[in-house]
Amino acid sequence: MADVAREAGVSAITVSRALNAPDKLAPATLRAVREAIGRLGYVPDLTAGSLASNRSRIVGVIVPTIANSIFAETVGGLAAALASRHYQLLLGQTGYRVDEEAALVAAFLGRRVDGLVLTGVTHARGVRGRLRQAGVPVVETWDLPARPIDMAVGFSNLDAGRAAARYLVARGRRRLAFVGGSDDRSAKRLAGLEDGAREACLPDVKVRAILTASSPAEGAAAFADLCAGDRRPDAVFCSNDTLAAGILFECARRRVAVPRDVAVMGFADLPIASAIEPRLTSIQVHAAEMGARAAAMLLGRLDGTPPADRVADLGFEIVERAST
Amino acid sequence: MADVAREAGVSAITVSRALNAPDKLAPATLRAVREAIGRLGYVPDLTAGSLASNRSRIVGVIVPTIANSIFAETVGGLAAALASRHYQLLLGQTGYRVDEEAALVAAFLGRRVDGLVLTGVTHARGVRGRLRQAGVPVVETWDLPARPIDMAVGFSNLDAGRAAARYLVARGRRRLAFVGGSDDRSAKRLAGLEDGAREACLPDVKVRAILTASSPAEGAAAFADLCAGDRRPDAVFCSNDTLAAGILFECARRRVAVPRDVAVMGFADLPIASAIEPRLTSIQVHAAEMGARAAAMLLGRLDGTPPADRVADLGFEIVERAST
DNA sequence: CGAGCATATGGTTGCGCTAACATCCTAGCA
DNA sequence: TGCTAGGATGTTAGCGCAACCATATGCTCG
Repeated sequence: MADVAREAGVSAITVSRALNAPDKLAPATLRAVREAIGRLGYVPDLTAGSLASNRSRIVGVIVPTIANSIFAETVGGLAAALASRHYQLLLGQTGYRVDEEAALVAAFLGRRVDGLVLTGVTHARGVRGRLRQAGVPVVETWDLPARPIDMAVGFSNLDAGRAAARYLVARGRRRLAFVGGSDDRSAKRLAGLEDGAREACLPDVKVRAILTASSPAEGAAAFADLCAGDRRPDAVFCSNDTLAAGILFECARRRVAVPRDVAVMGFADLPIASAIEPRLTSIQVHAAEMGARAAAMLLGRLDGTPPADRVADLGFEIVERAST
Repeated sequence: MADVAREAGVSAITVSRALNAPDKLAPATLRAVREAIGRLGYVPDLTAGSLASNRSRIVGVIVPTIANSIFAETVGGLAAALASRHYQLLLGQTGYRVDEEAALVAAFLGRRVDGLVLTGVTHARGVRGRLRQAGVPVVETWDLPARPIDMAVGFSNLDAGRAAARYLVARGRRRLAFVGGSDDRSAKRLAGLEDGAREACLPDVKVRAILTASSPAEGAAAFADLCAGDRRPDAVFCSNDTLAAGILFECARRRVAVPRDVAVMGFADLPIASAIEPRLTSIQVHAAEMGARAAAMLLGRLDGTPPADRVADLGFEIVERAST
């Protein structure tokens, strides 16, 4: 920066201003500095800038795994919204382990991130406190916390499960089954489903938990497993569309008619839901918008214009198609 | 850090060593420092550390879009491999625009990243030079560069397209079509396909370009479009499985028999390929491993043990299933 | 015509940490 | 006992930038 200043015949702080507050400089000065920057190929050190200004222009995001399309969409929306304001995104994966989340939070706080986006509302002990104490803006996503750490944007997984149950019950289904992961949010959807079944005085919901990453093959296997029992369920709710697709494929192979013999309902409304045969009823949750809203909330706070509501419920919509 | 030092009755540099080189301290000192850190809830400032040590422990990765599963897998593999060594990952999306890539490269260099992972081998003017000059380890992925900027891990998109053509020709197909994006890597796969068609003296490959993000709906529309002409193709090669899935769905709706009337071949071997009905022949490219290898190459360089080969060809495999 | 103000630019200092060198201390040995 | 080697710890000096306050210059208006 000193070299650029010398080259342009100004002081270092003027170079700094040319980069951070160009409208505070006389047009001629600005031009001279920019030319000097171009001639010397100067790349400002944002690390040093962060240290001096105490603002990093970095936002951290922590997801269970980026390889899952639904989180990738949220991260994509977040990254796009932040990029337009010259913020950068630091990405961490927990692999669905809460202690990993705690470690990532500590590391990100060490990086002095200006904001943090978390997936889910259940965190390791001490994480809440450390985040509060650090005073960093935080947005929790993909669920609605009873008591947010700071801000949140998402939907109620419990309500989504309950809505699925009511929807299926209203269409005459009596033997409900659930196929999904065992993570916190899937568990809430299951709890909602069971709740809805109880409301209608139905027998217990049959559950098949997927331990590893969701794939159509896992869904197919889970369905085969469900059929092995005495009475096949007449409706299956899946914690994501990838699993549901696997179930539809398995139904086709077994010549089980969908929706006549069994109704299949997915979650997240991925592109595949509207394209598969039969088209899949699913629950749309606005994944990309969740990221965009999280970014907007953080940026609002950083700009000093805090959002009106600390918690944004984006809701969900049952998208009815041929599979139910 | 000064507070911790005082609390533990040592000097600041000893605290620094407790964090960065614990084996250089006497066990008792180390314990005292760690206890002080715990009592005070001290979170070291990695920004200041980066500035002082000139190593950021941050790696940047730039992909067209994280919402596309195939890149998400690579990023996932990369993030996992880096996390185990306490490196963090900075994520940037170009939206398939080379000038965006140049802007992200500049921003990441400003962050003083210790390494950079790029998607593809075609970059905006000046990017090569700036990266070389910065001396940052760089890994290009998802293709094989004739002249790598630094290191590369991937496969030949041209060869993959050619292999698809040869495979289809060997099975008696004569009227080849291509459905895919217009980005650099898709274009190379198409070029390979055309090359293979030329080898076999076939008529021109029919091409349907997808402009926006790939989805089954786009694939279905493209196939409908291909059928509108005088002679329907008897084989379609897609630049990814999501598009191919859409084509299979559209075939089912139109009662076009697969593979009898038309062979469909995908790319990337996503989970859906092995689950859809009929199961989809695809080209497996080891997306997650690409990320892991990129991480290994970078870490090797940063540890001073440069990899034997600067370019790793992970190859690809045609996974034959029912759709061809 | 000069007080008063806005705009443009500069000098000094410190952000929190680590590299490099300096010093101290203890064990081991002749 | 004196000496040395090497491990443990401390001191000093920045890393590259922006906040803060000071200063200079032009310009308005009574």
